[in-house]
Amino acid sequence: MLSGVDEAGERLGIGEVARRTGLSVHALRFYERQGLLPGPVFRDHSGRRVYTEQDADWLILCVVLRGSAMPLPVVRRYTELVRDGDGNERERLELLRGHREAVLAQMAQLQQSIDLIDFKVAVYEDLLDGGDSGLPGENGKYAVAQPAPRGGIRVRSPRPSDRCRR
Amino acid sequence: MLSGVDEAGERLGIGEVARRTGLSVHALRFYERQGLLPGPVFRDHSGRRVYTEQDADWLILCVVLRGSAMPLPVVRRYTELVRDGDGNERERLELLRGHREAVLAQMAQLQQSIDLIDFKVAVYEDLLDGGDSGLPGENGKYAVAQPAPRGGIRVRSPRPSDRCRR
DNA sequence: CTAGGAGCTAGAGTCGGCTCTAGCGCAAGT
DNA sequence: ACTTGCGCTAGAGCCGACTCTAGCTCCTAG
Repeated sequence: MLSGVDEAGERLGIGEVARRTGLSVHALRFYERQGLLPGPVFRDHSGRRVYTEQDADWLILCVVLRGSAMPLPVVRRYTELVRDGDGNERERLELLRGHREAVLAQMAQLQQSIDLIDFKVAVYEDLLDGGDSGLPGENGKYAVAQPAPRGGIRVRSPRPSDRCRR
Repeated sequence: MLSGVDEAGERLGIGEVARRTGLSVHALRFYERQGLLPGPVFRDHSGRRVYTEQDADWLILCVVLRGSAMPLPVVRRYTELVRDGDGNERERLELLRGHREAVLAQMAQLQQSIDLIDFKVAVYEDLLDGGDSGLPGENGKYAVAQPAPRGGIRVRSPRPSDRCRR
């Protein structure tokens, strides 16, 4: 058994790291091949990977970044910067800021989608409620705040004719 | 020229629909093959697609849903429900609510990522600022609100040792 | 009459990101 | 001695969602 509560920092088998990160063992080996770990992974006497807690923490970091769709090449780049040590903090910062923008853009998209869904849900709920539950036709209730068109694809604001059609 | 400002509802060529939706003409044909349009697309006398504004609106709807990673099979299912007409509103509602949950989950992920990035950005900004700009060591400034661990992967809260390492 | 531009089809190809397979090694438990 | 469990490698396969190609038709402008 690999893991024990001794000294400083546990030694983790690939299975345990998979458990901690939520990645499959396949994915862990794949990530390693892809250069997504800042240092080489240790091996035991018979060639098995032995991860440190730092490795696991780094991988969790990667998982979080991947969770916001940071492409593997970008994760790799960030990893390289970390691997190369001090002196490139400016570049790391730029990379992070760049991705931050990307994440905000994604959030805006999701919000747009939520707005649309909420609108549709309200329409169908009303429809299933009998349709005339005390509210006068199609009024403010369906006025979903469509975020300002800035940049992306314009989504026209919902029209009354949307109500029963789709 | 196809488009003209006459009668009710314009007739749109595939190129125009591509422009309006942000999809490529290839993607438009692909979507059609995939059954993502509630009705058949009209053709002109020589076999070219002629879209209505409703078609374009529907496609924009699809684009928004796809923008929140609704899988094509789900879009197709929704399309089928719409195509089949009245009587399945309950199912449409369930589909939409299901996807709403999925979108909220994505947002939580993105937020987690943003929190992490903001933390890192703060670390690097501070580091590049000379490091000792009037704030006492690693204090509240870096206490990033990591959302409660509920269900997903646990991300440990940032430790002081994170500061200079990665 | 010709050239350019938009569109058509069927089907192949691409890309990102894993995921799986085959065939093997080791070590501990029964 | 053998099974079970965990791990290894190289490389193939898969999946979703497009994207592109080849070879064709049509229409319009010059």
